[in-house]
Amino acid sequence: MSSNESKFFTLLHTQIQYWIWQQAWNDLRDVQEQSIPIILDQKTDVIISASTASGKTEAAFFPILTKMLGRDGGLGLTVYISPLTALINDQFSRLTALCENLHIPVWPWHGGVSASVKKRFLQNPEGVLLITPESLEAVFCNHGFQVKTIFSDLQYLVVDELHSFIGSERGKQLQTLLHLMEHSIQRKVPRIGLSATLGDMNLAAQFLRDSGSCEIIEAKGENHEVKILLKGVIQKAVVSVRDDESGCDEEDVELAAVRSITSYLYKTLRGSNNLVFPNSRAKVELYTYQLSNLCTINQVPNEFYPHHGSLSKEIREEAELSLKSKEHSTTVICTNTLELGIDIGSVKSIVQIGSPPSVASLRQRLGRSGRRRGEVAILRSFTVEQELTGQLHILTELRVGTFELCAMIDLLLEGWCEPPKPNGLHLSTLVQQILALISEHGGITAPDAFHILCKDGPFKAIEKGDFLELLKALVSKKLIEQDGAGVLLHGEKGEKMANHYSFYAAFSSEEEYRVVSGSRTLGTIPIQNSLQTGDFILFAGKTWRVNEIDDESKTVMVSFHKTGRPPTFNNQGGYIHTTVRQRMKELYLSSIEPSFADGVAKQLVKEGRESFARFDLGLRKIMQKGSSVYLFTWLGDAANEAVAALLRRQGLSPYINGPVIEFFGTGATADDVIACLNRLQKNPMPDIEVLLAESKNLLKEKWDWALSDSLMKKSYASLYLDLSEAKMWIDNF
DNA sequence: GACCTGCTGCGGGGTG
Repeated sequence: MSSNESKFFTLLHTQIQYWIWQQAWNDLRDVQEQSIPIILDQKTDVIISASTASGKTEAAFFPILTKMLGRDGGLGLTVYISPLTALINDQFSRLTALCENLHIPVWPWHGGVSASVKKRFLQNPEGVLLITPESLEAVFCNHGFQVKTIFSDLQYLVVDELHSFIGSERGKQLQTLLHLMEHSIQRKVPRIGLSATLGDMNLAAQFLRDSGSCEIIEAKGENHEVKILLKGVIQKAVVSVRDDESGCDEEDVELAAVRSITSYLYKTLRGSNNLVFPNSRAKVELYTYQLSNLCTINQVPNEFYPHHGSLSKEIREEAELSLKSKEHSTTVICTNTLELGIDIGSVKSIVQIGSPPSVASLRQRLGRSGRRRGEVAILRSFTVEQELTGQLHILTELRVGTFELCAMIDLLLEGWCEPPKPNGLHLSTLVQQILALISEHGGITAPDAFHILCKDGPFKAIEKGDFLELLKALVSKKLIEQDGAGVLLHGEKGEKMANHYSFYAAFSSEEEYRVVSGSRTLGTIPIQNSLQTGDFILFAGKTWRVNEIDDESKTVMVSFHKTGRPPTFNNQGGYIHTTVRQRMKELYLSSIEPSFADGVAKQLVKEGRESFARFDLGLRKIMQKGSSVYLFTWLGDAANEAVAALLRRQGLSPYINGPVIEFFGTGATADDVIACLNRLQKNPMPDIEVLLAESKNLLKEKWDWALSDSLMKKSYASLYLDLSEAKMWIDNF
């Protein structure tokens, strides 16, 4: 380390300078250099934005540890919060290597850490605490009276993978926890967010703290060269007669498309490390099975492993270790489990089958490829469309999937991605936090709870009236009750729920069955899965027979069998942004061939444009085909849902199908829909509660069931309805 | 055609 190249190196503690020198690092990274004076100063919040494994942790901790070592009266405490336990384990090893010589204790704290370690930390809360939001919640609930002492010497709050928290229930919980730590000691503490280079940094800063100054440190020169290929695959039409020579049933038709993709992947990916994203756990199973089957048939060692959230830790680690190993090449077929910060090194290429859930997700995925100096990031994508014969849906004729994927790749290349939704009310998390405050303090008055959580806390959008309505609902659900002195306490049901360990997570989860083969746990599947003894399943890349289902221990016993198909997992979808739909429309209107498309994909684009022109969709927003009416808004899902809700209020029965709002079998004509839209232009906007009166399935978050009807609908609308976009579109219709 | 994340305290039994 030549310290003359660095302006701020000498500001670090000499022991840390020595440690850096020992590592034989040539220079400090740009973000590390920039962060030193700002973090040492302790005057503002900071966001450090750089890709995974680019030295963000060191950028934060070199100056943090320097400051702690230089303090009079002990080291004080730094709290590091991570969304993943795996990340805490990683960081524990890395930080311990650095902190051992500095005599700074590092404390890991999550569900897998022994109680004795936690106890020792509580006796002397000093050094660096590495913890999850859920475990921090547990500290507040179970050690409420000690909280003030624990955090009394708090110096810094560090949040890793900040972007993964923004816009969710868990993010709202995190904001509350940050606020509660500061509230307990009645002073502000510098917050440091570590984030991937995604989205809008000002939004991220506002999420980290709703007002105040925040320095943003962004890594420069991270734009690597990208190579992109789009391959089209045409799926044969379904033939109903099975023993017709070319005929096969629907499932075989789908399998034929999978086979055509796998044979290409087998030839292309073997011999290097890659990640394949087919968008669902069932597809992960299908592709892994087909690919490893090809290895068996060709008598070569298997290079293909599955990775998704339902697989056991052991099976996932097998895939991760294989990727990291230098002995042999590995391709992992995965869901977005491998989008997160787990260290798997750099891979040669990314395969995306079908359009990704979002551009942000595609960008994160592609960030895994070509990370070493001089390497190119490679994206191979596939679009599968049905053959153009017989009666087809209008969306098939428009090749909508192909255009969605092209639009997303286009936006990715421009550097755009979806901003997170920071304004969700997340009243579900407010319910959790009211119950948690009661645990922490042994009871709390309504005005105190309102001040801490709403007036001064992260639920500022909630006014007093709403808060009282919420408390009333919680009383009626027996979650809370009020004693003679007006203090809120847990109710009969609240007591039970707040004292169970499942209380600490802000998000909900289904009950699941363990899938076990002999003594080995393969993973879990959702409880509602209609699995029966004697079924044949495809799981963890292999096929099994279900021998026994034990409802008592929630276990599915399986053994090897030669066939099987993937079980059905839970379905929950992503939301397409308006910018993506607008870009799709532009692509339909354009005549430029996408340069990254192969011959078949170019043909699909041509067919889509021909249908678009035939239906005259450049000018027409509504069309009738037989007894069905189709409304094209080219808006995102949240705005389309608002348009549909408004039309439902007018007596129509709209059905949202991807980019189009359909009316079928209801007798409604295009003229009827137009008349309704004209009427809506003249009418004032109805209240959310009135608008959503007929809507179903609005319970999304963990505690939504405990809200009053009107608050539940407000909370839902804050996330899933874009009324202003919908209104603007209707006014311009 | 559809993701992911997380979890306490305590008692009982085994091992060093």
